[in-house]
Formats: sequence, C-alpha cells, structure tokens
Amino acid sequence: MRSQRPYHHGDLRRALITAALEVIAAEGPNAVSLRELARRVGVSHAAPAHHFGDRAGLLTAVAVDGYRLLVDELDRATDLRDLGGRYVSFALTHPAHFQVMFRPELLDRDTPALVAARAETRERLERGIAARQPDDPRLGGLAAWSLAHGLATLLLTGNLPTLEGGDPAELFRTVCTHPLFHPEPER
Amino acid sequence: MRSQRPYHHGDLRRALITAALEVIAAEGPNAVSLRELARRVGVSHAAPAHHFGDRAGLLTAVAVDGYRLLVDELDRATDLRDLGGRYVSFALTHPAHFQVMFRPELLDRDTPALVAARAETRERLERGIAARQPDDPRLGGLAAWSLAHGLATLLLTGNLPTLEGGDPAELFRTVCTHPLFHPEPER
DNA sequence: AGCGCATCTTGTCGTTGACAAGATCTGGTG
DNA sequence: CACCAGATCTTGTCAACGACAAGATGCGCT
Repeated sequence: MRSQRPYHHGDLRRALITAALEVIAAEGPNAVSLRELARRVGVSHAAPAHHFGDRAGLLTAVAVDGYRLLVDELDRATDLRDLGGRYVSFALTHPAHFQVMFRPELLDRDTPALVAARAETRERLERGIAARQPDDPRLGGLAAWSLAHGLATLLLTGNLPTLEGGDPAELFRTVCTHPLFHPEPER
Repeated sequence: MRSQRPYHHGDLRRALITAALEVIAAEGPNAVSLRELARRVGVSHAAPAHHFGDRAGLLTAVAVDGYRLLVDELDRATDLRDLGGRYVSFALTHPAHFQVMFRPELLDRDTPALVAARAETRERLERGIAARQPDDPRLGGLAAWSLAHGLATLLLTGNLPTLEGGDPAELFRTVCTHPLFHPEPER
C-alpha cells in the first residue's frame, strides 16, 4: 500500500486513457481536458503532456485503443452480415472509442500507431467483403461499410429516437436485406 | 460608406454565421472561437453573446442554417435514389454545415428552431421513402438514410482515400444497387 | 423631444493548453 | 556499493478562451 501519493504513478498512461474514456462517454470528446484528467488521476496538471505530448496525442491513443478493440471484435465474425452487425454493435457498446476514432480533426492523423491500427481494421473489413464479392471487393466494401457506419452514427447521435432499444446487430441484419436496395424493386 | 466602424454592425448575426462557416471548413468546429469570430467581423469580443447566448447557440444557428439548405436540396429530388444522391452530395458541398448538424453535443438540442428544422428534414426523407415502400416506410427510411449518411460521413472523414474524386451522388447510386444487399446473393 | 430597448463595448474572472525549468525516482554500469 | 543517465512527475508561467456584469450608443416609436 502506497503511503500517500508516490512520485511515480505506475501506469499513468493507461489511467489517463481510462479517465478520458469516462469523460468522453459522459460529456463527449470536447469535454476532455488534460488538466481535469490529471486531477482525476491524482497527478499534476502537466504530467499528461509527458506521455501524450498534447491533447491530440491523448485522443489519438484513445483512437488506437478503439481500433484494436474493433479488430478483435471483427475477427470473431462468421460471415459478412455478422461482420456488419458486430461493427454496429461495437459502436454502441464502445461509444466513447467510436466517437474519437472517426473525428479526424481531434487526432494526430499521421501517428504510426494510428495509421497501422486503421489499416488493420480496413483489412478486416475488406477481407470480409472479398469472401463474397471476389470480383469487386472495393465497391462492395464501400457499400457494406457505409451502411453499417451510417446506421451506427445515426443511432449514436440520437437521430433515430423511435428505433432505439433493440439489438443493434440484429437491426443491421434486417436493414441489410431490405428490398429497397434491389435492382428491380417493383418486380 | 461608413466612416470607420459604426456602433451597430447592421447584420452581425449573419456575418458571424458566415465567419463561423469559414473557420469550420478550414479547421473544424472545435476551432470555432467566439472571440476570433468577433475579431474577424470587427466587433468586440462580447458582441456575439448578445445574438447567440453562447458558443452552443451560435453552432445551433449554423446547424439550423444547414438543415434549411438541405431541405431545399432534397425538395429538388425526382426519385428515391436521387434523394440519397442529393443527401450525399450536400454533405460534400457543405461540409461545414453537415459536420455541425450531426454533432449533437455542440448544440442546444432543444432549441425550437433546431427541432423544427430537423423535423422538416426528416419529413422530406420519409416522404421519399414512403413513395416506394408504402408498407414499411420507417425501416426503409432507416436503410436508405443509413447508407447515405454512412457514405457521406466516411467520405468527409477521409476514410476512403482511394475513392475520392468522383461524383458523390453517382457513387451513392452505384452503391445503392450493389448486389451485396440481395437476399439471395449467391443466386 | 424624448423614452425604451436592442445593440455593442469595456472590464473582469476562472479555466485551459502549452511550454520551460527543476525535482524525484529507477535501472543499469562501473 | 557508488553513481549516473534518462524517464517520470512537479511547479511556475503565459496567452487565449467562455462567460458574466455593467455601462455606452443609437435606432425606432410615441
């Protein structure tokens, strides 16, 4: 048991990311303040700068964390629709991560770790698509990703009040097979 | 010609919104500062507060402005796919508006003008859907809106580097009819 | 002529991000 | 064991910001 407050925190980096996720979940990424995170964790106001450089550096670390979790989730998918369902489900179960991941102006977009994590995610998505659309994986990936991402975003931003509550992954599967997208809808 | 700087600006409200749109387009909504907008327009640092209350009030006004433009655009649509195409196209031609419109934590979500503008937009989308899916307009609307919104968002956030450059409305139409969404994809 | 109110200004406070310089601890080398 | 190098954290400071308060200005209406 540490007497009071040891000079070295132990795992300050991880603690700050966790605190940031709490703030983001409660009040959004804009409410994240390095000084308040430092206060929560019990260190001085300038301690975070050592680990992350600046605010963008911290949020970039959060985004990388999120991409890793998403990759783990996508790796469990059994087929393409399950892939989309897991994508939407991830967004709703990890809203704090998801929000930061797709807000480029908050991030250091060229950080190697972020570039790598994003590439890994895209690889998972394209692999899932290619298994079913070997001739045109790029366009198919765009279509599936757009639908999943749009559904997730609209749910997260509270633009679909009447439809909340159900299982998001199942909702995606339903939407995915909707006849609206058929080439000959009138039969 | 006004001598130097008349005490009353004339149309400060509009001027501030315009300045805000410039800043958002250049550096994103987080870079918007009431004081810098005041500086650009040539008024004192507290002048904006009179028109918008606070920062959220100003961004809410921007969002309302955007919803009105979007409604005007959607009203020109000839059919459902054109509707989606115009939606995606609007997002890419008015990125500043679009970003603010779907970032609820930046806005005063209960402002009557915003609620009304959002309802009007939703009405346009659902009307377009209902014309083709009279039995289940809600789910069809969700599907089409998700696809359009997801495509727009991914394009805006720079997650689709290899596909940029083409006409976004046409891209939507292509994606919309992709066989990926067919109930029996293997035929 | 003059009153009321919207509009705009000046002044101020607490908070923040960023930077600089110094204190403290840890791990490894001699 | 002595000790050093670097990683980790602290204290101090600055400019910018949002918000608020109080006062100045000018427009429109009576």
